[in-house]
Amino acid sequence: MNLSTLNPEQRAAVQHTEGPLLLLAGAGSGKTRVITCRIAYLLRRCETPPQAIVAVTFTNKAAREMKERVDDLVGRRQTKGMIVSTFHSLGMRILREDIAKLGYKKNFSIYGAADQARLVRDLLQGIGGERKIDADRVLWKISDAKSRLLSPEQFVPRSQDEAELAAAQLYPRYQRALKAFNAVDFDDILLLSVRLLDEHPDVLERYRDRFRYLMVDEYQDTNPAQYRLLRLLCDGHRNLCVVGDDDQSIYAWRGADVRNILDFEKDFPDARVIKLEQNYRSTGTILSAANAVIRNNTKRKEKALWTSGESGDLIDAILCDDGEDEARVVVEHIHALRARHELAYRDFAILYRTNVQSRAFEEQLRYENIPYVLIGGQQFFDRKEVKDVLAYLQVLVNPRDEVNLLRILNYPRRGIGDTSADRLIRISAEQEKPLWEILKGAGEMPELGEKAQDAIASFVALMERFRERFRRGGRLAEKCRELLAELKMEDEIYRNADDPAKGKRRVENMEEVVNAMASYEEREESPTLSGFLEKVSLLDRDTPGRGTKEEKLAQDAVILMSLHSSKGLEFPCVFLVGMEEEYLPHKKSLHETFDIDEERRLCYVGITRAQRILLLLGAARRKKFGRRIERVPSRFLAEIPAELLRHRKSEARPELSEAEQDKLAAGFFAGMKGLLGE
DNA sequence: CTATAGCGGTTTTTT
DNA sequence: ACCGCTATAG
Repeated sequence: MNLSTLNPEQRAAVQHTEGPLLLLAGAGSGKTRVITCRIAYLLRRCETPPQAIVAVTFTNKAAREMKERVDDLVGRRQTKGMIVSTFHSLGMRILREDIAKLGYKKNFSIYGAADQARLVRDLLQGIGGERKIDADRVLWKISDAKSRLLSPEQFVPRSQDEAELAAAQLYPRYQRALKAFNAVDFDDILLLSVRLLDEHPDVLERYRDRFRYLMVDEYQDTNPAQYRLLRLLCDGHRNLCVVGDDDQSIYAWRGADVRNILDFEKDFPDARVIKLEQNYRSTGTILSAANAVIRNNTKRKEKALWTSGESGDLIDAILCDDGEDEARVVVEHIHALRARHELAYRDFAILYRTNVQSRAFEEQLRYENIPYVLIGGQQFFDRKEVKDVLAYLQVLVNPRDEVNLLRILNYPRRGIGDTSADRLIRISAEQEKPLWEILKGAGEMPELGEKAQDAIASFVALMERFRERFRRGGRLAEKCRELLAELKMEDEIYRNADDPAKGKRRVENMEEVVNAMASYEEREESPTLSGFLEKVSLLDRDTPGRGTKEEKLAQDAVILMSLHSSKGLEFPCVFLVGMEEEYLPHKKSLHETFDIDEERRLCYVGITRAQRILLLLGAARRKKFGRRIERVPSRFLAEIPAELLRHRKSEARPELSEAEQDKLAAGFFAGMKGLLGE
């Protein structure tokens, strides 16, 4: 840690350790460096014990990277006990200790989107279902209320929207069901943490004593629940340092309230405010483009990003024929640029608005034998076969988890069909006992039919046997393997697969769960089944292949990710793909929320990820749902001054003459201003 | 209770 | 194009 390498503003931020601090940090202004230095400064110069420091980030990836960088600065030993985590991991830490005070049991389950949706769908059926209401929309309304800390009693429908009305009706039941199942959803992790600290001063006191220095990254993306959590934790010592940039606020859609950052000075009148405006990341050209785009947003704090560096290359804007062509062009450029600029694969990032866009690039990269890593897109843990395995484990940990219990009750098929399941649920409701308790006695329930009775009895026996086995300790992965073998999961998967090749993939996916568990077990000091499930639920799996040298080398890979997950990262060369209307800005923002500004910020985030080379790509047409659709270039392209761009079209389009190609390219890029007047 | 075919919705972003 | 859910028949 060498403070003399910092600019005056950065240094001031590092040295301001006591009292509230607002750090307005533009993209690429060395923000992470300041945060990590500040932590190192606290540890080294102020001799702050590591366990007194809490740094909260927005993603697991960011947390991991920050931790690593601090480790590099001060050494691993000095950071032991320091907390660098996401809000949700921090909440989990609080809940794990004391959730019993709120009437939940310690072995609670975490419900992700799919579990929540299933629950809401069931509840929707419970209330007179005149018409099919979209469970996801109801869920979204409930989630929105929870992120604003509204209790079921406080929730009042704000419109006559059917989802809104259904949400008002279902929110109380939903919350009651979760509690009965001893489960929490993502919003609860924050909401219950806040409630716990609110209602139990002794607990709050404990954390205030321990967490004496709080730091929050991406503060512009905090929602009211997160805000309240921070307020509770820092009241008293008020050592709160928040870092953010309103131009990079991209989570309003899930409840983030940019007022948190805009009103910080109101909340803390004695706050020190420091602006970081010098950019150390990108070339002048890239910065000019970014500034030109973001300038079109009206409600924002005026900022003047500048660089002392060179202006660099022009930005390539490439019109491609279609999606495959776009992927081909990107991969060709990776080959060429890698040679020309001596770049490694890891220096390239392909950024897109929606995760589905990754597929074409994956295919092309694989075809060309270029290593790549796909970030986000929780596709793996969302696969059916994976969720099935996890459901078993979840029920072993928390038998009250009814959503998962119902998922596995007749899978693999064991002769407990819908009729029996419905009866069991009814009995459970009548007797007000958990479903699992009913199952335990179902061996002797004449209303169930003999076959079902036997099936249930042996299911219960199996689960209890394995619960005991897991309790006894020993290798988790080994026991999990035994469980899957005993369930004959593999056979079941093959039986249900319409083609053996697909079945094989699914079996491999299932085995990957066991592998993930094994590697969790290896790296954790005291691994537990519930610990594993928690990691999986919070998507806090390690980046693949860390550790050995071969794995590190294997990590030299092109990176594919959504614009959202790219925030906070930087790459020498960035491909911003799908620069088309309805992708960026996204269709939904056009038709429903009208929040073009947030889409523009997203575009801004993408542009500012690039250090030296930036390419903007789009397709003239695309296959969608199997049919070809003509595409319109993104309005954001037209916001970039022409002198910063080098317009090109992808080569090799045999079905068009050169004149046609020219015409198409001209229409695509030059004529688009006319399209924007709508 | 299970197997199958047909239907409809899917595609925003993340913890 | 594809997946998962539902209705229907066995």
